[in-house]
Amino acid sequence: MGFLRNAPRLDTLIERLESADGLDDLQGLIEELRDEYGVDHIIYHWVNGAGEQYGCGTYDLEWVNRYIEKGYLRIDPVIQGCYQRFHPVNWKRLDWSSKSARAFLEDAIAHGIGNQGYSIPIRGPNGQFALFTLSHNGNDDDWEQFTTENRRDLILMAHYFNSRALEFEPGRAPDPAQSLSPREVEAMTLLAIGYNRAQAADTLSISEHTLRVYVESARHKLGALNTTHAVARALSRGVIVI
Amino acid sequence: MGFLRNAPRLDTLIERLESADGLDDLQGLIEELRDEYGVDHIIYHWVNGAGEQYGCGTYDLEWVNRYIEKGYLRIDPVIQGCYQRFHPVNWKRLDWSSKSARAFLEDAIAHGIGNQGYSIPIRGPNGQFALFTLSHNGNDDDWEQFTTENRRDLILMAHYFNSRALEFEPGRAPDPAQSLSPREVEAMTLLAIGYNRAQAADTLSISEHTLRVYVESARHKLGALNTTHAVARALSRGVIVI
DNA sequence: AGCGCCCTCGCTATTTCTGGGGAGGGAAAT
DNA sequence: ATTTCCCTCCCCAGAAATAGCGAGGGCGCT
Repeated sequence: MGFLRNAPRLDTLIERLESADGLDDLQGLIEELRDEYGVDHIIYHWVNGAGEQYGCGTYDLEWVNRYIEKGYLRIDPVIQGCYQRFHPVNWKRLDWSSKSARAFLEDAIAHGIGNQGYSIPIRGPNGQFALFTLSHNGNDDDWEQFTTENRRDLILMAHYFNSRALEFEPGRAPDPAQSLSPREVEAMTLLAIGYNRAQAADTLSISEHTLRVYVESARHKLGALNTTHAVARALSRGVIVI
Repeated sequence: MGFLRNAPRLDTLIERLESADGLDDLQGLIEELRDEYGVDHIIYHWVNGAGEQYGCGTYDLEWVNRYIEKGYLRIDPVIQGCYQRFHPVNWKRLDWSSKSARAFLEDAIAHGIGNQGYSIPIRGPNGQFALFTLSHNGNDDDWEQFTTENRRDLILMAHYFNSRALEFEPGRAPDPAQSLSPREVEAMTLLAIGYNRAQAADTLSISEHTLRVYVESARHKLGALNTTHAVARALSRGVIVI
């Protein structure tokens, strides 16, 4: 365990971030950042739609693989909690009451993850969701003080970091071929709020068949296997909002 | 037109933000902020999926009403551009090439909106999308310099501002939320990634009937009208993650 | 011991969705 | 001016989801 330090050179770091030229540079930067802050781990974790994940950070590869294999994404209270939050959160304030959450925590600590943590949720276009997390072994008071004092820097860092990561991420080309037409968005939205096809068609004052055409078209654009899948993808990509 | 000034007391403002006690306080704060920066307008603009909008800021009420009535939300290049962006953007860098965009710009300037602007997209939980915008009348170089020098403060301000606005927004109450059982979560997740009932049942190694029971149970707990609705709700409540 | 919830399984009937096939008019972009 | 979307409409047959009715064993809490 290291010693927590405040305020590394935010300017220099953002400068280096802006001149970074690939994901490898980001990995290097994150390690540097960890050393400057004196925390045990810093992780940038991109939580992608279909369960694909990308991250860089200082966790052991073993833990990262375990996390993916065990499907911890689905029970990790950090993910669950940050998904509902806007502001950064101290791990201590999350809900660890469920059995699976406690088991996860135990496993995480056994793999060298700190007992303290601070996670910043970040949201980007097309439903992107990412986390910028600092983790550490230490007592509650020190951690509380550290995160409070550095909150703003960390928010900015998370912001700039994500900004760069977005640029490097492949497949982020805003495909015009995949963007839904206004009518398609309306149709999908109505289905997402529980209307069946007849009701949705009625609401839009079009025939049920026409509505079906929109849904089918949207489904193909979204690469979805069925209507439910299409609605799920549209939601998680931020194409529709309910 | 005022004189651009840098760096008002960010600390004091964030402090006042944190002690704000309603939307009226936010409106007051935003006016204060405008005076401190010496810009013509500052606007916080919450853009909801269903077309509902909330905002506070220093635009004329006349312009705000005109904006809503004319449906400018759908053609405003600031909205369009920021929706696809993560980083704040200078209005000059947006796409003003379409005919409707130029007409909108003309109308906006005629209503006292500045020829310069800087907008910060903000995204929150459940697909929330908001803009924090500064607008001004002035020349390109001054504006460029002003926004560059204050970028970080503005990002933080937008962040904290939205954080408070989220709290004041009604209908954000976390309902008693009957929580889904583990099997129900698994079932809903599989449906959300495109499996049909048979495939999902097979994946979970249970009979299709049992899977149906889970889905029905989850549907009732979520107060959903059908499976698609249930998946949508589970997603937007963060009960499942895909 | 009883209550409630979770997990598992079966049956039938009705309604709804899915996946093909078409067709025409309009607006915008090349 | 041609192409390329977008919007709108129609038919059909098979697949899937929905809505009821059941059943029994297990686990935790009071």
